[in-house]
Amino acid sequence: MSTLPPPRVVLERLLKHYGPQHWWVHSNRLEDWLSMILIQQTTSQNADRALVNLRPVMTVQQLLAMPTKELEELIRPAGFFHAKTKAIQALLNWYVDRGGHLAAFADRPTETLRSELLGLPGIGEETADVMLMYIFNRPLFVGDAYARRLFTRLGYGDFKTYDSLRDWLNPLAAHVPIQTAQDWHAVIDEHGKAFRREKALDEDWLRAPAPAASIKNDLS
DNA sequence: TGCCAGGAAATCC
DNA sequence: GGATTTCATGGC
Repeated sequence: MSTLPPPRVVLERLLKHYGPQHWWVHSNRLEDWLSMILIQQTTSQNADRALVNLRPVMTVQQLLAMPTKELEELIRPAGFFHAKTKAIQALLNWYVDRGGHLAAFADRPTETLRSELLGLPGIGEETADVMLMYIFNRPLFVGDAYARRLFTRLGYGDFKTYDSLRDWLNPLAAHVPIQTAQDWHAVIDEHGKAFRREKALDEDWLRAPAPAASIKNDLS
């Protein structure tokens, strides 16, 4: 059995191969934020249909003023529309209660924000972490299904739960630039989609032992 | 046609 | 803790 490279090297290789992804950095931050709920367990195509429906009312005030039934009809094409409508309403109410502008969250600890997000309906660990990274600019590691399958395939362990992988790699991600942490998540998912598309996608270049210099850096 | 997609939550043991 | 089931839409 050959020596696997440090996980950081795998992430660097993925980033170099797929390049920066610029996920969730559109012109409208509110759209991005809502998309993180709309995308849950559906395709980006279905999420976009709902997003198009929402564009005419894409302000916090208009969305909160809308009757639930009407909002549900706009969200319907994204699937799970009852749950997603409730989640969006709860998220926006939480946001308004905390001041109604992102600057109000700047000095709050990441773990505090995370537990508050997890307390909202429809926001689990993955969605909370994605929001923390792309809305609140906190570097961390997303232990989603693509990431768990990847590191399990490569032979680093058997990562069955979200926390098993997050606990292992979050200390690593917490100390890299925010954009790097964001790109790590994005390229892992891009690679996962490529793996699903193309049968027998080669991954030996990810498993290859790290150059000596890289290992030395890791220990210094 | 059945399966699944950038999950979460309730329920089971 | 970990495994199962439900929630819903649309594309292949």
